[in-house]
Amino acid sequence: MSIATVSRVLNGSDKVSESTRKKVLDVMERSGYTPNAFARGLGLNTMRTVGILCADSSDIYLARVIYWLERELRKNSYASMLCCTGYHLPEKEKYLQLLLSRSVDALILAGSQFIEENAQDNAYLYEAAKKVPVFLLNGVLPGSGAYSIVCDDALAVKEMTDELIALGCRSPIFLYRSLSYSGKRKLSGFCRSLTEHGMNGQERSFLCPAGIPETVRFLQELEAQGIFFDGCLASDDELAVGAVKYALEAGRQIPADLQITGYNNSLLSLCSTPEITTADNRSEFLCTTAVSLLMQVLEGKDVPERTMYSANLIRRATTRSPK
Amino acid sequence: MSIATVSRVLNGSDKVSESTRKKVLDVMERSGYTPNAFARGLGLNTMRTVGILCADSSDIYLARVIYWLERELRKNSYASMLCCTGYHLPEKEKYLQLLLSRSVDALILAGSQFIEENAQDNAYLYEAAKKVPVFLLNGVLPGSGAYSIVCDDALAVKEMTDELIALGCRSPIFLYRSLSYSGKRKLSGFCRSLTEHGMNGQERSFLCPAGIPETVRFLQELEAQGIFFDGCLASDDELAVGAVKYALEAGRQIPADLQITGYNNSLLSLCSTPEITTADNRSEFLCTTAVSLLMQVLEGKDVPERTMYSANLIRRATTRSPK
DNA sequence: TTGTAGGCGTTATCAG
DNA sequence: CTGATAACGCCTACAA
Repeated sequence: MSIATVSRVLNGSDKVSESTRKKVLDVMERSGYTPNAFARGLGLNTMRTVGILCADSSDIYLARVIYWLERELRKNSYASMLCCTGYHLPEKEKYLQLLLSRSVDALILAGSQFIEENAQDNAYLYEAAKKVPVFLLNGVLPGSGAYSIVCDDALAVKEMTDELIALGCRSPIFLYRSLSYSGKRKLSGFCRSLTEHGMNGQERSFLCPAGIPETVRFLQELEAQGIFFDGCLASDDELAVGAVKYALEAGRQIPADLQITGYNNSLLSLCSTPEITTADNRSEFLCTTAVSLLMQVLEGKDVPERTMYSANLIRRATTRSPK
Repeated sequence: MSIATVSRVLNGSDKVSESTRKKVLDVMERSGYTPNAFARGLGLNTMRTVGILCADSSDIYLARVIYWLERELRKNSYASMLCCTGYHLPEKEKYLQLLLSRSVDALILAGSQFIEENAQDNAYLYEAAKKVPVFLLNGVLPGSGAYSIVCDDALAVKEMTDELIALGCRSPIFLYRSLSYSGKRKLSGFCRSLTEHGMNGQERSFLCPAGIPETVRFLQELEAQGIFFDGCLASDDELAVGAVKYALEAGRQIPADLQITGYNNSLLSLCSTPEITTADNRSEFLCTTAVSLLMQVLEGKDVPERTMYSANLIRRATTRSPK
């Protein structure tokens, strides 16, 4: 019963006789022995842990992403080290290093907040990708090195805008909250649709301050400035809730006077009355795909660096019924 | 420039001359050296990591708790290992072991789902508490061994019920979703208030199925059964949203015909129209307190095993104005 | 102030 | 199939 044998039993080696295996297991049981994870990590140079970075895990969308990521990773017997960076670059760099310094096997950056405008601000991501596999959820790093899985937000918003216009909307506006990677893509989808319909998307897109009351106020000001809109596409459900509240206060009928769409198909879109038409960007699919690709990468397989999938339009009560 | 010197520099020992410290730092920089976390862990027997267990990190309340926990832990240079257990005992046990097997320095069990009815089903928690400090957020383990920080939910619901009655509510009901530790406490607060006002709380408390449409339907059925209520206290904001939707559909005026309160002061309570009166159980306070106590425990200090704090009532539009 | 050497608890390699 | 032994990379006496 040497130390080596114990190790073999622990790792399910088949080169152990049934009798000694039993004996070892028995002693382990009796003595309450637990293998030391650090020593194990030292020898194997892995603790089967992946780092998850996100800007804010309390965000209703990111929270769901984290839920699915952790779940899928655990299924593959990987633990999840969570780290929230906030929205500022220095913290993002710092906490990415923090995770790296703990020798995680891979990094998953959840959310489109990790791609900076300025190319050289992304340098740390390329550096990280040299050390471990880096997965970007809803973000793409120009060039290569990291893997990305993104929802085709541009297409989704384009289709939603097209549909709104087909349903009689003459003057749509687009409300967004930041020009993150997916923010930009949503905006471009909106602009593409408006161009096709002979309108100028840029002029009808607005950066809206955060918060529901702020959104209400913002739309009131827009109205006061004489900017008319009978359709409001929002880049997330919370903004859409603000738009609904604006309509309620302004006495505008939904969807007769004003059609509204959100994005993410979060619980928020269901809490509003009327319930909000939104796009389901399928966080579960995003995460299961990401983790499945990650596992393949860790096994040394070759996987595509870019994966794109499409969102589903969820039609509810803030838009008119087709036909 | 021996290995020991490098170690000393890394650990900020004062027994290193400025010149060699510089030299070491310089070489580390140039060679891109990163200390091996596993080897470090092996020697020190810690990787400064705490395990966070929760039933479901996508739950809007728990997501916030996790956010604050991770943030506070990181401030103290601890990493967070997240693990979602779901609501079944076998998984809870299994994933707790999983975290333990990775030699986390402590465990935080977020949410009141971890205390089982049957005393011996909690045995694994006592076992865990023997190995590392265990912190229960919103849950108390009978006897001792683990630390708990709980919000006085009973008091909060008692006060909300008292207030509703003071505002003219004659027939309040209480809606809850499960009899978890905090579920029970909320229920007891409701019953206490009703008893004081000459009513029977048990008869006016209802276990409501999950989901907003389900809640609406449930209340419609209650009405159909002839159970009258002009006040609805819900054990969480989502249930309260369901109650609001029920009132809207039934054509009952809020708060004139029906007063409604939620719990948690989540974004959901703000998405509803009218905005929902709710109790803020201050997750930030809960988490900063928990982590601060945890740090003290890890430093070997003595801290109280039970901490209780009170919630804040947030008065909004689903209840009548005082006076 | 610096260097040497032993130990932390595994896994992997090699003999037996 | 099993046992001895050398890594793994860091920390920490202890020695210089």
